Amino acid sequence: MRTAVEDQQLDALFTALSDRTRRDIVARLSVGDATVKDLAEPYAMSMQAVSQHIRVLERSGLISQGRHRQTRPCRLEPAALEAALSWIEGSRRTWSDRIDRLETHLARVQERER
Amino acid sequence: MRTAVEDQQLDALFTALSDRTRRDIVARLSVGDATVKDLAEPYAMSMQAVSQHIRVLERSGLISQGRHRQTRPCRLEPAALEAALSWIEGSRRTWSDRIDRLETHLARVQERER
DNA sequence: CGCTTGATAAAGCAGATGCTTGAGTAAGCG
DNA sequence: CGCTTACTCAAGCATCTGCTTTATCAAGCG
Repeated sequence: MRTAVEDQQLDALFTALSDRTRRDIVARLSVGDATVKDLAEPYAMSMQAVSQHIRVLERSGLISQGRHRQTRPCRLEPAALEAALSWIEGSRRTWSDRIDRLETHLARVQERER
Repeated sequence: MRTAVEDQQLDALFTALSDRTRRDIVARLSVGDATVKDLAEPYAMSMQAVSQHIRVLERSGLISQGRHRQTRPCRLEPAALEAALSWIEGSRRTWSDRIDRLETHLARVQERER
């Protein structure tokens, strides 16, 4: 069964991943934690813009933010990544099962024809 | 190295998956091909709206559309799904490598302390 | 205390997105 | 031939997005 909560979670997750800058940030956080300033540094855009990207990523559950002195270090939350992964794998599994059944069916037909 | 083309592909892919109706359509096509009318049937929205969702999915490479009499049967293209999957797995791999290194490091420290 | 640093909040704006309705078009059916 | 079916195209519209700029705030530094 599918719940509205799960749907909204997946909406937020895939929306978060649909932007190049945000995928970039996720990739960089997979290497190690970083502050907002660190994350903003490579881009032409303002730190405020990056801060808003971080907000989107946080709402999706992909990252979390802590506090250390004046900085807000960001950390990847790999559990959210797993949720996206398992939705995709769900569709893939159904599809390959269907192919398997099709192949089995074709094999049987060919068997009968011999 | 990352190319602009790959980035745009991933943009289109994750944008396509960020909508509940479109994920629904992908899930239904993983079970078997369907026409636009078939796909539109369960929803309150117009067939035109569903047709536009299909356009988004097609541009992302997730599905393709053929022609048979008056109908335009839609088919899942699992290769696109793989592209999304492998991006996510890339980040996951980096992250777990990092955890492995951290654990190795901690083990060495503890070794030395004994 | 004032000044800088790292960050968020809020308002504004151009452009994208998700629908709608109305008008076509191409294929099959009488 | 007209009528229906399955669908696309196009315009319009409300809402969402991705930025910007200005303002604010809390922590540390002299």
